[in-house]
Amino acid sequence: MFSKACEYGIRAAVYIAMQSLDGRRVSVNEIAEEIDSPMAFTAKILQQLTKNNIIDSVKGPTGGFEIEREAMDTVKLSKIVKAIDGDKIYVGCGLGLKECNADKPCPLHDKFVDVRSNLRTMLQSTSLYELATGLEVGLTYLKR
Amino acid sequence: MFSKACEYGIRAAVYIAMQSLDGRRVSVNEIAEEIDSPMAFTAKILQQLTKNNIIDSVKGPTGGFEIEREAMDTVKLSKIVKAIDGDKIYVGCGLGLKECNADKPCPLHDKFVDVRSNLRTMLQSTSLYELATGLEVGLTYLKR
DNA sequence: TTTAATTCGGATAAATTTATCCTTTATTAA
DNA sequence: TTAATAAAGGATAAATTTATCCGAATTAAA
Ligand code: FES
Ligand code: FES
Repeated sequence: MFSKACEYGIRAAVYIAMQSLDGRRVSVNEIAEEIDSPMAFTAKILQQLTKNNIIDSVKGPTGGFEIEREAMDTVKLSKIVKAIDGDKIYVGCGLGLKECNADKPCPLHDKFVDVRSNLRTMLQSTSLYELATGLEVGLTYLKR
Repeated sequence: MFSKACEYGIRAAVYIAMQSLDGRRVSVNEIAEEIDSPMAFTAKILQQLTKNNIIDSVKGPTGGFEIEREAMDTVKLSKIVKAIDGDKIYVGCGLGLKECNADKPCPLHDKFVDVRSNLRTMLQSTSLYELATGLEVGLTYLKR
């Protein structure tokens, strides 16, 4: 569904959000450990998220990553997915035609559009905040 | 969503089904042209579909690929997707945890399960036959 | 002002997916 | 029986994704 990079990106963002709720700023090192992801690769993904204004980064000692309380509501999963995987998942044809086009649809078009918009709606309506709180309460997990 | 191999596989299967409805057996060459896919790669995928008893192949002159009328109803998209991409899309965790597990769910679990089962239902209920007929009537396209 | 901690950025490597090429096998038709 | 045609199978190459490494830039604290 999502690329590895995107999976790591979402997990990292959720972890950062959770820690920011506690007023803690976290390092790549800690993030990679807590979400069980390759550290250097995760660092690259965090750079992308930073450039896209999804998370904030601070250099130097005591530096790390954080996200403002307000942004946790504003940032929906769709923004993260778009920043990392692009919008192919939102607009692409399920059978790989150049573009999805209702005027010259592929055989799966009608049915695929349904599934795809279901996914899109889910991603657009899910905020980092709600994902982070479930984590904080101990109901959900970022690694196993 | 699906791998390139899977996209080609579905397009090929739909094309073969459509031609089989007309009693025609088709070659890899023709298939690759008609669905606009790399021929040698498509041949590999057709081998997989054949091994999984999704389509039938006949060697030698006048040989090629075909699919029985009955199988067009029996074979759902889910079978093709499973044969090529495996079942990760049906059972995997959306955030990439080792397995999806409701007892120790990732933060996205509840929402993701919804989307995933929506997709699964769609694939399990869509037969090759219905996709092929839309094509035959000229309502849908396999290339553009 | 120096040192250490941290992100940033570029280069490179490993793994996987996508794609090609060529030989073998089966089968039809001349 | 031979020649031609088409799928099967194996080896390899190209492209993309995933992952690692290292030096540069930034900054807090000693
Ligand atoms: S044309 Fe294929 S999904 Fe719309
Ligand atoms: S645990 Fe992640 S989707 Fe079920």
